[in-house]
Amino acid sequence: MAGKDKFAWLMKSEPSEVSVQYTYNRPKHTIGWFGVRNYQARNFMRDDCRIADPVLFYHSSCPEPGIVGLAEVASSAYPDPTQFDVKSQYYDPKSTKENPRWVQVDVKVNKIIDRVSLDDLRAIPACADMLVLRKGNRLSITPVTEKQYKAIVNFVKKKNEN
DNA sequence: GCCAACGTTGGC
DNA sequence: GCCAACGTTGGC
Repeated sequence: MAGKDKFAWLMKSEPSEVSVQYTYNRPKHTIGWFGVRNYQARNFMRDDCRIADPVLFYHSSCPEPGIVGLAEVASSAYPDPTQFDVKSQYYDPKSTKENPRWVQVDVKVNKIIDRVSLDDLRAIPACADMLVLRKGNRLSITPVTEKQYKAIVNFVKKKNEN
């Protein structure tokens, strides 16, 4: 998939678990994107994420869902350590160190932004067909086109001028 | 907490 | 390898 339209990524996180502020406060503003347990999302990280790809940091399953940070991919894919941790909710007994099933990439937050809500996104013509706006979409990592990414950055810029 | 949408599982 | 049942996601 992905192909030529892949320019950036939208990556979802539940703020109660990993918020954009929490990530920004970490060393190098960076966190390993652990806990992805969906094959399609995993494959994006494993096969298509490149260091320095732009990332839209998205808060999901919370009172105020939306894009809350501009970030970037800061590593290539490597095994997600939580799959081996029996105490973790992400533990996967079927995964082995020799043949890990799940991977993660590092994500570095560059800038915390005023939240871009789903209504905001829907109001940006270039973003109308973003995957995150599609009903029933549950993919935690989705590709974002250059057009969509730039429209969002523009929207954020304009908002800050006002 | 509802519920639509979708992914995964497992019996056959 | 089909497909029903089940579990999860996530906005509202």
